[in-house]
Amino acid sequence: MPISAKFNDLTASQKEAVSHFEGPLLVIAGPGSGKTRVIINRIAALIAQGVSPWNICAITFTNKAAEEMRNRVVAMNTPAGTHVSTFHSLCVRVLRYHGSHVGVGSNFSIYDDSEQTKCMKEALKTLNLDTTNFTPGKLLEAISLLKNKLEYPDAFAARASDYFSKIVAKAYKAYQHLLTQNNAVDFDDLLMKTAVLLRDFPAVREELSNRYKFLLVDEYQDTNHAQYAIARCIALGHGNICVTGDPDQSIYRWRGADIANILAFEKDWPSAKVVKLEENFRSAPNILALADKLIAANTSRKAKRLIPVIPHPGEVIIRQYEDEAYEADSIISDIARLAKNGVPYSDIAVFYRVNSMSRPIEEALVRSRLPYQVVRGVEFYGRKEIKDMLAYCKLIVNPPDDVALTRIINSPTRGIGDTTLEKVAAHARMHNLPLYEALKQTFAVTSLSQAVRTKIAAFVAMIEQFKPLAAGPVAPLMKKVFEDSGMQKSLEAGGLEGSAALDNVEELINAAAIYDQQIDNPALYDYLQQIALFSDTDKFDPASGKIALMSLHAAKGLEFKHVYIIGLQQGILPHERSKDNPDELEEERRLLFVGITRAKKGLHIAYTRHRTIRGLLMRSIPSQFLYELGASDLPSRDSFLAESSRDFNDFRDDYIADLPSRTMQTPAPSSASKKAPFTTDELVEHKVFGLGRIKSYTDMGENSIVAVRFNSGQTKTLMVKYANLKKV
DNA sequence: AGATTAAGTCTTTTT
DNA sequence: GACTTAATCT
Repeated sequence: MPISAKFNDLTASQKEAVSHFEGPLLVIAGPGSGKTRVIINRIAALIAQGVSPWNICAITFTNKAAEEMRNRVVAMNTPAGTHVSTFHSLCVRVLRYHGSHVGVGSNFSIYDDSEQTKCMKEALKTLNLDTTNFTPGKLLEAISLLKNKLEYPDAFAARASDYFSKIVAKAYKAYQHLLTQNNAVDFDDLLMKTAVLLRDFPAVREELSNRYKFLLVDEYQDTNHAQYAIARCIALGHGNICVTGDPDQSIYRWRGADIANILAFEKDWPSAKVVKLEENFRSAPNILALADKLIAANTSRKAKRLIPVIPHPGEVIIRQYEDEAYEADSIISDIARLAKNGVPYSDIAVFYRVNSMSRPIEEALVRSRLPYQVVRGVEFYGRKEIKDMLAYCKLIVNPPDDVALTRIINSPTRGIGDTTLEKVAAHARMHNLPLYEALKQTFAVTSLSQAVRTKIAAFVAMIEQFKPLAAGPVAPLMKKVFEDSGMQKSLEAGGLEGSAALDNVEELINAAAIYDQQIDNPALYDYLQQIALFSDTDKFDPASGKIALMSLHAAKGLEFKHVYIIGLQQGILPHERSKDNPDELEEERRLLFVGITRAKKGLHIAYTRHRTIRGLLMRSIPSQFLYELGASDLPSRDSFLAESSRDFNDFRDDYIADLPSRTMQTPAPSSASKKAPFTTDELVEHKVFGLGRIKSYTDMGENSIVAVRFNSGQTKTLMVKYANLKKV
């Protein structure tokens, strides 16, 4: 009954996407096109057609999106049973039952970034490699890409020819060996092992294919090869695969996302039907025009329309400020203006390219006493006290987890130091035992004193005493761990810092209590595997009544009435590490496109004349994207800069009285601005950097920039009007 | 063993 | 500037 009612609210193309039940379907959905609604309606429609909810599997990009979708499916009075989760969560489930085929025990630990690094360091130690040139992080990055491509260590070793690849191959093999010993997987393993499992074990593939007769994958433009392979394997038997996405919103290339997956969907599934959702129900027409103008600058792109549905123009402001403090103060006073006009705080968001940029904004918000929430990657789960608690828990359910054990064996301190641990580790290596097993055999390690043996025995006894509780509810066990381990005591003695840590652990235990209530058979291993995939992004609460601060990446999939995007300057957006690579530059542009298209009514883009980066005050070069944004209701490029500086001066006068201690920097005279453009390879001289050759010249009027490779070896990007380059 | 201090490293985005 | 590691002191 409610299903057909909803149908009437849909546009023609939305209906088409909802009611094409059988076979492959590609939904190219622009921003604000009601894509999520289409997916929900599609699930409801499938069920109305007689499909069992148990046979439907919807994949979302984040846990948050999954949770929201589950709620919305329920809200449509749809019978329960539809599986909605991320790829990673689905993989956890699959590996729990079938992991033994690919060397994964059911109680496996999931390693996060820092645990991966620890593991890699350990692996490198056994290899005796000189790692001065290859940090664990660099190696892990390379390995991550290999795993995304489903390449196993031996296969890669066979084709590794250059020096770096050979090192990577060795590290990969040792690292993977260590993970297996610890019965642990990293994020990429979850995907790779599942993909390999489905590829090489037809029985498992069939089981999954029979279970999930209808597969939906959202944000398909950001799937990597492993995810692509998993989806394909599940759908191969029946062809009922519906993917939705927008190539213009692909922003996870650095994580292995392959935009080719969505571009090649029609080739993979020749019978695929394609539906385009080009109408935008979210943003004001002038905001959309701006977004369209920007994304048009991407050359490797199929043109797509953004058709505004909302008739009323919104407010678009692009403005320059002196530095990040003025930027923040101005934005906050603008927010205060909105609030005075009745705009709820939860309708307002501030986006930035890197998380560290939240700080000046936060400081200004605190000064103004405005409520806000910062959405950040893994802040909570990265805290020491939380990691310690989870390490205890991991060790309880998965004793071979040496990484967890070494983390907590002496935290809080219990007199088992590095020397002792090394002796036990030597014994473990000799007999090929996990560390925890070796701890039980201290009688065999003659070099240990009796006092130390007693301490170790007490530790082992404590862990053993926790084990029987792991099959029950999680919260009581955590509480017991917290008390018996001595963590609580040590934090209570830790002053202010300790009391903050106490609060965090309390929050963790509360979350566990909620889990205990929600799940029929709560178990520690299940809880641990679930929260390993959580991030703080999942904690964003749109109904909190607070201003939201987040990175542009975290903004994906969200919408706000008023959006502020800060730091539109070269080196930040586009980011320093992306601006020299054309593909990465296009992704930066898509990132800004995502940010702009989050805004419904108001869009405020800010950049500064100067900005403190890593403690150094730097002169900022306006982002090249600002020039690409030239929408019709904006001033032209030249007047645009003149006008924005006039705005700034008015603004500055107001603030100078308030902030007398801030020193103002006046720009250098722009005498060089009319200089003829430079040509590539031209020899120039700079006052500080000396002689160099022009690498590139970008014409941006009086703000033109050059990249110069100096004889010192370093390459600098400079603004022509400030650099005072002399032609030689 | 453990705490404190000094020096050194690295700085994007996140499941 | 934030964080990790190494060196030194208690």
